[in-house]
Amino acid sequence: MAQTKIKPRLAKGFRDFLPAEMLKRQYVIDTVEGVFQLYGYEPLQTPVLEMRDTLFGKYGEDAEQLIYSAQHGRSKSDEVAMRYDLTVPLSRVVAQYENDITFPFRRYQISPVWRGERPQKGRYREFYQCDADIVGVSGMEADAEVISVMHTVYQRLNLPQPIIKINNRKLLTGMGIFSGVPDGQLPDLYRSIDKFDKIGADGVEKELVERGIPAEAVARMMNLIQSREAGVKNLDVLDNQMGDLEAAQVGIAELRSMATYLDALGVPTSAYEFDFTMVRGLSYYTGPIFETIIQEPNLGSVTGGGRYDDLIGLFRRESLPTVGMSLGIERIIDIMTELDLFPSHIGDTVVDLLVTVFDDETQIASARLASQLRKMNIRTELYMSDSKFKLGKQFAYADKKGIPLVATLGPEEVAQGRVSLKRLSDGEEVDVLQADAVDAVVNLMQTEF
RNA sequence: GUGGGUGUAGCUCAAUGGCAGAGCACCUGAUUGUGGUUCAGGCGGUUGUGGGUUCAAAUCCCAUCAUCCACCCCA
Repeated sequence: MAQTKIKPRLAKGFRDFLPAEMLKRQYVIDTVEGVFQLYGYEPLQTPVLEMRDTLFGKYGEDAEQLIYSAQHGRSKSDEVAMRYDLTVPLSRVVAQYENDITFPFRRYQISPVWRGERPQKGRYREFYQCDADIVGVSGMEADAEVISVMHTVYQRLNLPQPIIKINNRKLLTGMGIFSGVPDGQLPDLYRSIDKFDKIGADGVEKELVERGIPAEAVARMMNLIQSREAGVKNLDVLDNQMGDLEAAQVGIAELRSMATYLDALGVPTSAYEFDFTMVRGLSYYTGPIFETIIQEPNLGSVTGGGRYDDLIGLFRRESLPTVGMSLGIERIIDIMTELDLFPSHIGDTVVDLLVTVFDDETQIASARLASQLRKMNIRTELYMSDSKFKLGKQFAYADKKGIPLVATLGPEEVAQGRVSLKRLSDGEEVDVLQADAVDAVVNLMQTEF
């Protein structure tokens, strides 16, 4: 029957991952997960869909517009939406299961989230976040630990020159008060400051004045946020200027404390900087905030995070102090792909060895050999085809898929109980007894480079 | 939501109003017990879609869709 074909395509901003790409993704995810567990964080899984009320009213107006709603044709009672991040679901979980959770609660979650933004480079509508958070600790040792986790991940992935930028919402508020910016205009203030990297000092200054903030307030402000001393010295600058302001004082003290712990945890001062122009958009942050940028190539921040001591309070009587971060694995993968940072053992296939089939008569012998190799944990594919078996085709198949080793057993080998093993990378070929095949395979794999 | 670029073979792209092409990929053979190199041949098209101008449109005009980039915001 002639039928119109459906054009195969995906919704905007959604992607498929073919096997070669999945192997790279899994390498990154496994590395991240390993580091999370190394620090004692434990896995949590939550549903894709959350109750609408759980998500709304947490992220700020702009962000809320991007939340995907979900619906089912017949059920009208449950208004649900797709999760926008992993932080709000965590807060819900903590409030819902507080009796089953031991605090401090360290959990990680690696899952996709959905945001209806317009896609562009390094930005998708469905993307994975890798979150690690500590619930129930208000001290800066927790914030420092989270940053240390980030730092360890970057090290293990070999990311080039990541810079962890650290600021504090309390400091930003303090700076606003100090400069005499009216309360109602603080959000405008933050938004403009956040653009510092893109539009520069002059641009920020101009934008602030345009938003109706007094020029004198802007001038005092600009002076403060541009301070770029190294490490704790940058905090001294603020201390000297607005040390008598309480909000600022608390913010400065927190960052000083954090620096002390960072040192103890082995995070070098070269790995981070206090950057007072870094703001972050999400509205739930209450204290220290951080984000990581890679200079080259720059795809936006690869990690965001901070302290959100009030968020859990939206789901239960009392809140719990919480700090955490989110690794943007998509951007990390994009960067690693661009710079070719994947180790060579991450190939395009999981298969170690292909067992070829010479003809119909030897097919069973090939299957037996494959089974024997698998018992010894050699990832073995048995060649299959609906057309005639041809060795040339089978070698080409192995080559195309990137399978490193090929086993051949034709009538001669079968008769003698032998097998021929070939390493495609350099053409090295050995002929061994089938009983010795496993040792020979291991040998070929080990000496391969 | 705003501004701009691009849509031609599976992929990357040529063809500036006059016969729709190349490279790569794929298939076949040279090579019926061995891939990656080479050589020969072959398959592959409603030029995103709809309309308009013209003797004639991939090419010019209008609309529409898709996609990419930038802004906003963000991982």
